[in-house]
Amino acid sequence: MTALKRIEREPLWDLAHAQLRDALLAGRFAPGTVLTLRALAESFGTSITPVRDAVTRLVAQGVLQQGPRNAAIVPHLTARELGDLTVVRCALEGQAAREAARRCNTAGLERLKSLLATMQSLIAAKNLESYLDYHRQFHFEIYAMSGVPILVETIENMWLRCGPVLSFVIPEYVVLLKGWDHHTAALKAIVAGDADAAEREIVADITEAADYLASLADANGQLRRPLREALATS
Amino acid sequence: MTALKRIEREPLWDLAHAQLRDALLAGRFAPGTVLTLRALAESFGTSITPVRDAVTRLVAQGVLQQGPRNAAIVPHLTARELGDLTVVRCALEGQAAREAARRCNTAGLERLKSLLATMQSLIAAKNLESYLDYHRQFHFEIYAMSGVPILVETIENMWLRCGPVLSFVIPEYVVLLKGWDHHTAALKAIVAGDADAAEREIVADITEAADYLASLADANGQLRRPLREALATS
DNA sequence: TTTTGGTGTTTGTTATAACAAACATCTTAA
DNA sequence: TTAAGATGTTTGTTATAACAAACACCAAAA
Repeated sequence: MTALKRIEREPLWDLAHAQLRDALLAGRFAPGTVLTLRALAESFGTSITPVRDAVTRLVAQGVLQQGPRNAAIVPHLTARELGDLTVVRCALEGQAAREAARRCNTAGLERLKSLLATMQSLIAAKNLESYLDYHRQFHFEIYAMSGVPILVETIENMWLRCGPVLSFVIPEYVVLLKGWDHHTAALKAIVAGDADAAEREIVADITEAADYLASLADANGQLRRPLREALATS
Repeated sequence: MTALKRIEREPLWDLAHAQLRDALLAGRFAPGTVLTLRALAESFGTSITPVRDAVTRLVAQGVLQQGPRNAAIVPHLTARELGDLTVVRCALEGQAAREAARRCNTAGLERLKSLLATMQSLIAAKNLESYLDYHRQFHFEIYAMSGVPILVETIENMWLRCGPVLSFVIPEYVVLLKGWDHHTAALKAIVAGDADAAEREIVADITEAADYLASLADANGQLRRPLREALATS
């Protein structure tokens, strides 16, 4: 009788965490900004307790850095740090692709083919926003196929640390540098069960994108958005 | 004039975090135990606010699992999960060893030689407690040599997730299975700048220890301490 | 002009109280 | 005897107030 019992009592700090995370990923906070607990609480319409939990969690994940007086600051990603992240990502995502090539299943392969087709049509339509979303889904469909949850979780953390930089890719890069070609090659390697090729293609995809992003760095090693107006905090 | 200004005002939640972390690593909490905020607060002599911060951070790091009602429970590591962790560790620590072989410096190499000598003498003295400590230092001295902070940080997180299982190795294993031989071989590979050999030795060290631990699993895949009385919660 | 001292504000930290959901226990009716 | 309901306890969640350190700003003395 209590079929509609679904309370969905999600805690406020969980909502705050998700919203903060998305805002960070979308680059809605300028790098270097100190996130004040009281200011965030006001913008969320809650007390500081839930936002404190959310910020604590984000700092523990490495998504936010902690400043001098334990203040949470949104990190600027230097070219050096992007290179470090690329090393870790290649190790993790390369291994995940390798495992995926061994344990691939037909259902997952169908999803990958579908995602790849969607990505190609979005490229043709020059719809970058949606493309980045499906691009993320494509990668993580592969990683989920590895069957190693901790690996997927750790890779997600690295993507979070890359933060808004992932959205810096401009359509010209995606179209001209044949970046998606590694995606089709990776999928082909996975269906063939070729772990070496799968790893090689994923690593190439990551490093080529990272090299492109590194070329955007200024003299101080700061990475900035290429064109496209940068939205302020909100 | 204010030379002795060092206040060392470390927050309470930082102390609670460190103590909880060490207790988890030492296996002082039985797997499956639900950590109650009020009970922890009483044991620390503080209010629940600092321990809540500490627990939130540990859950975000993946060191603690969150139970049904957002309760923090200390995870039991199954043989399956240990295998997953081993895959991730091999990818990360293998890459770190590879980088260390490229960027090795004389100061670090001296520290590694010293640590290795200490480890061998501790093995001879059958002092397992101290050995495990120096064993940890030896590994992370290599990883720090990679010069990739994010890589080191991620590896630390994996070691935390392995939790108390790392202390399950018994002296017989360390002495008989020549486990430390991989350590000398890894150091030799690093001084020679042989990245392939360094990765191979570190991976072998990890997988051999993991295989030994997996042999301790019961029919349910639960990993338990071999002999040695298991200390209760406190 | 520069430096020193004070004052008010900002901000993270901690304790405490109140709340609601979940669990446990016991009573009562069929 | 068993099942259903009431009740008290446990426990995470949230708001609020108070505290202390750090910062910002300004005034006064050298």
